Amino acid sequence: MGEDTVRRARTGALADHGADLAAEPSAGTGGHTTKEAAPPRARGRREAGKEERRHRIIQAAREMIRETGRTGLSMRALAERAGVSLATPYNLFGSRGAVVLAVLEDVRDFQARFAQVRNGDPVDHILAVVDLAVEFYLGDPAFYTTLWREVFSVSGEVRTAIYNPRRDEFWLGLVNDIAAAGALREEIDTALLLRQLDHQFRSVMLDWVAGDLSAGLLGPTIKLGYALILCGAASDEARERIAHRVAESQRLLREAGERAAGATPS
Amino acid sequence: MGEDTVRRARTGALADHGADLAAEPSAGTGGHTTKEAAPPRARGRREAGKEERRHRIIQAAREMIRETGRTGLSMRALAERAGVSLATPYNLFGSRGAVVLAVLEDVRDFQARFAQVRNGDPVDHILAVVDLAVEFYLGDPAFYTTLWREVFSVSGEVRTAIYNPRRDEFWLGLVNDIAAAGALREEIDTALLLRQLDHQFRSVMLDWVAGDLSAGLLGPTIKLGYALILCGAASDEARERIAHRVAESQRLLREAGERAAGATPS
DNA sequence: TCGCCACTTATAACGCGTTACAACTTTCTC
DNA sequence: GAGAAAGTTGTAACGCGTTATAAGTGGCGA
Repeated sequence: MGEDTVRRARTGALADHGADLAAEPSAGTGGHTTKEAAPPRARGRREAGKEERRHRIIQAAREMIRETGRTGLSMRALAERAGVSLATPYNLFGSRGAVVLAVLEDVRDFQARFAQVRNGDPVDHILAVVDLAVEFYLGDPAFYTTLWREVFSVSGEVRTAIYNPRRDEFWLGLVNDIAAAGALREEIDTALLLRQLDHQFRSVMLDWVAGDLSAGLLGPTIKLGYALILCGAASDEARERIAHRVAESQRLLREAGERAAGATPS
Repeated sequence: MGEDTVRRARTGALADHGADLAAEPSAGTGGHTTKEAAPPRARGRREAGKEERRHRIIQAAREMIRETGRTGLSMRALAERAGVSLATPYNLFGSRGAVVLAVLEDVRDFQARFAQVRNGDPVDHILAVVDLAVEFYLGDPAFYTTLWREVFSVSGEVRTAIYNPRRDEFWLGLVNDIAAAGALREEIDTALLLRQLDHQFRSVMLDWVAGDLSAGLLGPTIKLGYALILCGAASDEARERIAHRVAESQRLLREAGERAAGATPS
């Protein structure tokens, strides 16, 4: 039984595909997405050709996802649109899922925007960042719902690539700011706290992506969860302020819900 | 190919392994497999034959999922094992995803167990129920990780079928008990609170299913989230008690994490 | 009992993701 | 420039989920 048919020789390309992702034009941030194991000397015409092909494929995939939704992204159609052979996306990325992930990572330039947000109170700050992230996705909902739907449906490695160390560091910084301001109880572990916040964020996103949550409720729902969790970890001094944000989010959510319910009796 | 379309004589060991899970045959209800709500009059031999075929298919699917994981559940193999034609599962269920959902609904008998749990403090009560639910899944992890992985990867209607009104009612009762005991602030909307708890639960399950969270951390992680959120909604009188549960869950989580990290440096 | 009809069956087909492999073309090395 | 190395291309194939269709079968009403 030729069980060696797995033969992940090609998958090697999947490991080093991160190199070209960050090199996307719009990004500008130039962050390294994953491990950069590729030999740094190999800057020849051959490598450039590969990179250009990779870029064409990502570009074509992005366009096709935006135009037709997930169902439109067949590997044969993708290859044709990108002007490459059917085998080439597999050579360069390894699988369809890897291509989708590459598209997602290609457009992640939150960090630049996040840097703009400045706020006195660290709790207000993290909630403002949440708003910003939500705005980002709502800026192109057709694209991102499709993309995230794909992402959720693929194996775990894909999600771990999204929730990467760089991202963790950024958000952990925000939580640590809150702790440093004395707004959290002494015994609270900020890393564990962040994971709870992440769970909240991700699960609400899943609702949105699945169509169970309207765009208007996305931000308020996430912020209510954040406020509740933070309030649960708050010190005595900071609690009242955060509790106020809980009540505020709840009010927003109820109003938006009633408005939506009145508009679409779905 | 079809040389020996054996009818497989439905191995009498049918109820053996599944006994602990699905022992409850949902007798009186008449198996509401889908939203069909089978007309109560149509109890002919023809309908009985259909139901028996349905049962054979679900049973075969359950066995195959347990034995081989998701990859083993191909429609052709399923049809062969169930002793039906390839077209029959499509006639009876409609799609592969619908079969998987039917398997999931077939084994959901939490409620009976939940009724056993009695506890003085309503907060302790809901956390005990969480423990029970986690235990339920951990009782057959190979089966439930596969099943939930499938569920997460299918369209939204599947999840809404899981989070159904009956389930909501049950959990909302638990949350309302907490409110009735005066442990929550006046302004807290229990329905919204429940949704935040659900998000927590579901997202942690997703982690477990994806292999990002070990079995030992599943319960503590969920309970930490629950405790944090409840603490964030707690009234002044109840807060200290709940904050204590936060600290306790956090300690458990840290210890379990360190133990796991020491054992498997993965 | 007979004929209708609902349903299953067998089978072929479609497009899909993925893999394999023999050419062919381009780049690198000497 | 010659030859080696690398990579793409075209194409065939596999198993998959799903659909369509003709032929068969057995329950049910008359």
